[in-house]
Amino acid sequence: MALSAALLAVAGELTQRIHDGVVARGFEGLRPAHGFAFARLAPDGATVTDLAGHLGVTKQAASQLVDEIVRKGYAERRPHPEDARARLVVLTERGWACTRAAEEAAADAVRAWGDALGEGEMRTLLEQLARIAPNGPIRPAW
Amino acid sequence: MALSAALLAVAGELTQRIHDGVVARGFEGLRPAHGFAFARLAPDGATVTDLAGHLGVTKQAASQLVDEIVRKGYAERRPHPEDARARLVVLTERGWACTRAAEEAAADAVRAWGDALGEGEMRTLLEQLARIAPNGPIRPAW
DNA sequence: ACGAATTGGTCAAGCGGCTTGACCATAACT
DNA sequence: AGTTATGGTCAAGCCGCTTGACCAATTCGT
Repeated sequence: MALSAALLAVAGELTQRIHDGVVARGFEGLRPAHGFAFARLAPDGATVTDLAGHLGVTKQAASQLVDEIVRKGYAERRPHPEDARARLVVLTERGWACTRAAEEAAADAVRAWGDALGEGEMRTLLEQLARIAPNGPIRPAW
Repeated sequence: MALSAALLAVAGELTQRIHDGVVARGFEGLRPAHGFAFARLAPDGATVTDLAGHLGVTKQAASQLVDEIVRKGYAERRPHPEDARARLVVLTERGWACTRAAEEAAADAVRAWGDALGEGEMRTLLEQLARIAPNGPIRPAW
């Protein structure tokens, strides 16, 4: 199996497992793409335009996505402290809980790999991936 | 950076680079999802239902996707040699050329990683990924 | 300081990929 | 042979995303 195919297969399965894990922990009505939005919102919140840039979609699409997660109680829009035009989208407590659930699910998947690789190889795998990973935003590509 | 994040970042960039490379080689009007279909059709062709199973979509969606790549000259429908109900979808010469272009683009991306990792680490990376890769079909998940 | 250009955001309409539901033709089971 | 299962298409509708237009607040240029 080619390196690129193996990588895509592993990534696809990881995405699926994270999604399943999030659902299993009681957070429904979310699609994998939302996870990338949560990851951007998690630290300190973000504006719609910023989110759009990171997701690689138009700001209208990002705004629509924000509507959805706001309606479902995962985030809320606040006035931006420094720019009256902008609105700062921040996670609610439920949004944080969902983010933690995703991290747990990801950790579970990684742990399963650890069983096949062992601790030392896991470290080298992380180290190698980190060295070839791009700096930019993580987009739900393909 | 977490292992899962690094993996998704690398996979996302790889997908993007393959797509860009395919476009740069003159094959337009295709989306990354088509690549997964091509990969399934490449060896000996496949039926619409089989394709649907591998892509994780309904057979109607798969049939529609086949319509599209047939219309664009990448594949054609033939009567199935063993089942009069079924139709065997096979790549045209242009479809094969596109598949080769995707493989070249993937090889280019992998080569770029080689510059950062060195040959030995590349081998261990491949070997480790292969050990944790799922056996099933490679789906365009997320 | 003032008007022009830029930027953040939303509203509206439309496209395209995918889904569910119904249906036909062939194959497989009993 | 008759029933059930399978491969495929047609039709309608949903939903995420795009383009286009527009408003409000900020920043730039002179």
